[in-house]
This record gives sequence, C-alpha cells and structure tokens, in this order.
Amino acid sequence: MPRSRPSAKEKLLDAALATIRAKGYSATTVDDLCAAAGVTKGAFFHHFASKEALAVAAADHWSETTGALFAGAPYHDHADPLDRVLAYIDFRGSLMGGDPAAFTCLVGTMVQETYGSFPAIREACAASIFGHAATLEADIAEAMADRGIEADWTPQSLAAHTQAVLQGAFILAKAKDGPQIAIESVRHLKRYVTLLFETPQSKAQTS
Amino acid sequence: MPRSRPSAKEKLLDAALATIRAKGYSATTVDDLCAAAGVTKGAFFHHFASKEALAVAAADHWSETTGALFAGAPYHDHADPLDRVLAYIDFRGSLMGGDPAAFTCLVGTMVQETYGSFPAIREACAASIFGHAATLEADIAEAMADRGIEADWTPQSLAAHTQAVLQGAFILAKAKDGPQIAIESVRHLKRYVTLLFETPQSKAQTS
DNA sequence: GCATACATACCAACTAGTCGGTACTGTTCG
DNA sequence: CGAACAGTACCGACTAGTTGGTATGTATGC
Repeated sequence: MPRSRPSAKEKLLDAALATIRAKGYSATTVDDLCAAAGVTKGAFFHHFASKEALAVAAADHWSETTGALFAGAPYHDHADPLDRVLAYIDFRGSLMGGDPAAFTCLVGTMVQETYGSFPAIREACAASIFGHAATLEADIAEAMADRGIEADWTPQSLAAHTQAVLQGAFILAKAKDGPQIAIESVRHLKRYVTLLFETPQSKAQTS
Repeated sequence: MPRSRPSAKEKLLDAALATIRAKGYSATTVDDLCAAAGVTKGAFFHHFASKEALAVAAADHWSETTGALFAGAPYHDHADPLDRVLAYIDFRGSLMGGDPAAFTCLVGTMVQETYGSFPAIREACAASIFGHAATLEADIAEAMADRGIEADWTPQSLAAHTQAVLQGAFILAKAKDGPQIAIESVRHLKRYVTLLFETPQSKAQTS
C-alpha cells in the first residue's frame, strides 16, 4: 500500500467526497475539485478519463471508506444478533451531528442527480448502498431464526428499509439544515425493529 | 382564473417539474426548460428573475399540484383516523410505478442539490415537505387519542418519519431504477404504524 | 531512455442572463 | 367611432464568463 504522501489521485477522491456532498455532482466542477485537492487539471485528467469516471471512482472510494468505518464499529460486539442490529441503528444515529454535509451520504446524493443520465454512476451508487445493506442481512436473519419469526418480509427487505429510512432522514436534515429531524427518524426505525421482534408470531400482516 | 391556453409561465413550471425530476436542478439548463416548454429565453426571463427564482416557483407549484392531488384522494373517506393514516400510506405506495422520474418527489430531489448553496430553494422545498407532512398530523393525533396512546413520540415526528421513509424509498428506487424496492419500504412503513397502534400502552421505548 | 506523474496553456461548446424589439390587449380621449 | 397610448407577454440574437476536456511540456524515478 503506497501511502507516503497523499498522491493527487487520493487528494482528488477525498476532495470529491467533501465537495460533491456539499454541492452535488452537477454543480461541482472539475476546477472546484482541483482547487479543493490542490492539484491541477492535468493531474485530474491524468488519473480520471472524465468527470463521470471520477464520480464512479468516488463512489467506490466511498464504499471503501465507509466499509472500513462500519467494519470497525463496536456494534458488532454484541452477542445477540438483534442487539447488533439495534446497536447498528444507534450507531447510525450517533453519527448525525453538525452540518448535514458532514454526515449525509455521498452516493445517496449522487444517485438522485445521475440515475437518468449517467448509468455508470447510478450503478456504482447502487452497489455502494446495497452492498452496505447486505452487511446487515446475516444479523437480521439470525435474529429471526433465534426468535422463530416467520414473516411476510425478508432480511434483505428489512436491510434495504433501514437504508431507505437513513437516506430519507438525510433529505429531511438537509431541508431543515440540521440533524435533529434525522435523529428522530432513526429513533422511529429502532422502535420499528424492536416491535417487529417483540410481536409474537409476527401477527402484523399487511395487504 | 384565466385558463384559456397555457401561458408561457405555466408551461415553464410544468416543464420544470418534469425536467428537474429527471435530471436534477443543476444539470437542467434554462435552454432545456425553454425547449421543453416550447418557449424562448425571453419569455423565461420575462417571468422569472433567475433560474433560482424559477426553482422556488417550481417548488411552490409542486406544493399546489400535489396538495390538490392529496386533498382529493380517497383516503380521507375512512371513518377511523388510523384507517385514514394507513390508507394514506397505501395511497403513496399505489402511486409508485413505472419510471422513477414519474413518481419521485421534485422537492426531495432539489433540496439535496441546493441546501448548501441556494437557501431560498432549500426553504421552499422544506415548506413543501413539511407542509405536506402537517396534513397527516391531525389524523395521527386523533388515532392516538382514540386508543389512549401515550408515547415518547409525537404526531409531528411520526408524520415527518413517513416522509423520510418515502424520500428514502425514492432514492432506492432511483438506485435500482425501478419502483419495487420503494413499494417494499412503504409496506414496512405501514407495518410500523400498524404495530405502533396495536401495541398496548406503547410499551416499546427507545433510548 | 522510458514510463509515470504531474503542470501550463489553451479551446470549442455551453451557460445564465441581457437587450432592443414586436405583437397583442385593453383604455383613454377627442 | 377610432386614433393615440400604455402595459404586458413574448421573441431571439447577443455576450461575458464558465465548462469539460486536450495538447504539449517537464521532472522524476527505475
């Protein structure tokens, strides 16, 4: 792993995370990124074939960065799988504070702007979101098995739902320009998961 | 109400809803909007002082359009307030189909791109989202009173949470480029609300 | 000497916004 | 009545600045 001083490529990727989270993909110019990274345009197009290619690389970089954060987070330490899921939700809530640009999701922001126009970016964002969701499925499945729950929903669908709540919470936080409303939605999510696993036989069915 | 043939202003606002939902705010150019509306640039800047001003007007137009849609929707007809809330959620799910650009939310998309750079747009989007959420609060409060529920959450917070789930569901739908995943999140939301009002004394507390 | 990693100068296309002008719709006044 | 006037809606060529991307040069390490 060559990590002497950060190369132009690494600086550009880090700058992309910060800048695109704050301004969005379309409004972020190549010059913005070069200025934020402290490199020149030549360096940019030496490492990335296009602005679109940088966005794909940034989504992958985001997956790696956040993947490492969650892999090392303490919520995995609980013995009970349901406790791990609930602690994951708490952990997500604990990350919410300060400026929305600092705690919201790069790929959720990017996919909104690009899904119709840049399929490659959309796919990279989808891979990031659902790849992360997949890390929850085993714990959810184990918790269901533990408690003998037979439901009309799957671990995959509940994992996806947690990401929907988080992404939606980020939008509300941006609209309100503060984290409080997002934290409240995360509380609702925790309450939902708690109720799901409390309710005997999962008698709550939906149409 | 002068509604002979649609004026340039109306055509531009309608074009803005469609185009910005598909491409985002920053990637939508004034020329795009003029072409989609079939008017010239002169007409655009005759009616709107700037692109930003159009976005604010478009958010307001969105509020009116969707406000009328929901005001006239059949979910209000249920006698029981909880049934009204659940029918609202079903109604939201029933709107999800086809291309994401056709059923996702303009203001949720716009606020993501603009919250840090265009405060006026952010405020218009926030007003739209939370104004809509507020239309649910009375039914939720009534349902709580009906069932004697004393909870550590408020009607306002549950109403906001429904919007978070919907906004997040839209993001997942865009990432997957299809409505199915969003519909599943809406089912989870309905299950949550059902469980909340089934659980006696709302014994599920969160930290 | 040769690939990699940058830097500098540059360009064609596009961008939001401007500006002088036209067409139409009433209103006023002789 | 009808001519003069006024206000609004709209047109489309234009511009100054920005955009993503390119062409070319150079420094460094193997």
